[in-house]
Amino acid sequence: MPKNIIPDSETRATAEHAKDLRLWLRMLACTNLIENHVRARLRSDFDITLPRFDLMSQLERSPQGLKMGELSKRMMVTGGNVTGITDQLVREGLVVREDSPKDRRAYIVKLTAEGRKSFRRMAEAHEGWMVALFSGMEERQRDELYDLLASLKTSAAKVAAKH
Amino acid sequence: MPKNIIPDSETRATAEHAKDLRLWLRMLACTNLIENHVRARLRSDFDITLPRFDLMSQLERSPQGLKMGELSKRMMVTGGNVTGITDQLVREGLVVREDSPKDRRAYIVKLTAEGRKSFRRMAEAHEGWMVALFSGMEERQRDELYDLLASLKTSAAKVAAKH
DNA sequence: GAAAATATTTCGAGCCTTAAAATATCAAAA
DNA sequence: TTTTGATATTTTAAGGCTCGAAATATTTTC
Repeated sequence: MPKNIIPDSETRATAEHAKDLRLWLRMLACTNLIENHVRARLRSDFDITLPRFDLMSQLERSPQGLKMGELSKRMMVTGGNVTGITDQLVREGLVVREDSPKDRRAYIVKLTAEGRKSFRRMAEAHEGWMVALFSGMEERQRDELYDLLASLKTSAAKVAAKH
Repeated sequence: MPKNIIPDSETRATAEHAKDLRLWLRMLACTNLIENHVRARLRSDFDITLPRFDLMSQLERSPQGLKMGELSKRMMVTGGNVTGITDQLVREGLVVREDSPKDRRAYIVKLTAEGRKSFRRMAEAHEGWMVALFSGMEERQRDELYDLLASLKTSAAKVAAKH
């Protein structure tokens, strides 16, 4: 085996770097593929946007309702943003703002009965899309992916937190 | 082992469905974490947006330049969109529109010397961010993730193509 | 040539996003 | 109790990305 096919340390480092980049680009491509599919189907089948769906999904997980600020934190968007999205859902009758009995500055946002019903239908469809999208992978692979993503999340969160 | 801890087929199906959903939500969380980090740093360090960076990155891979329509296809966005992003990059002197000698309807978009220089600096930083973000994973894990994502991409693309 | 297809741009509209200013209220210290 | 500083939310202003449809210009095809 000739010596010159063994990469020097700089070449090796660059190759490793490029690998991380490729990994990210592939991951981004996958996510965009799925996310765009979901957006398109939410719009065509239910005439709703992903942010609105996400907000409703947060509320479904918290039947006691959430304050605007809590929604903002969980959805990782600014408060003004939540105001806008909530306004629309209120207009459509899917969500209500109730005055907080504890704090008169705050609202508590809840799903209406119609909102709950509507969300359930959407969530069911959404879950079905996911099953279809992942169906080409074996269960073992999906489990493995799930675990690796946990590791990635930890790793990335540590770095992202700094800046 | 009591019989009743063996889930019936419906319960099992539902559990499997929920797993796919959780997998997706975790993947989305990871991607958003990283993507937001990248957007923020591109803005704070280089005063550029991700779509603009992406367009430049396409051009760097194609030194002979690309037509607007090719950019549109590769970036998976509409033509009108590419027009807007290109306009801004032209204004900043990072990119030029040249008339195509073959087809007078078409432009060929290329990086300027300054655009190339600027992109190289950004790409280097970008790669560094990736190395950092993935550094908490072992190399074996990153390789495994890379392979699993290939499988996912195939699976999802097949489904997404239908609609 | 006329008709159909292609490459882009323009226009209108919607949404998300942020940052900063304005309100209102709460909570704690003086 | 009054003041002061923090908190919860909305409003406002501006910027960007995005799409889809209509408008232009040009090429290709029949």
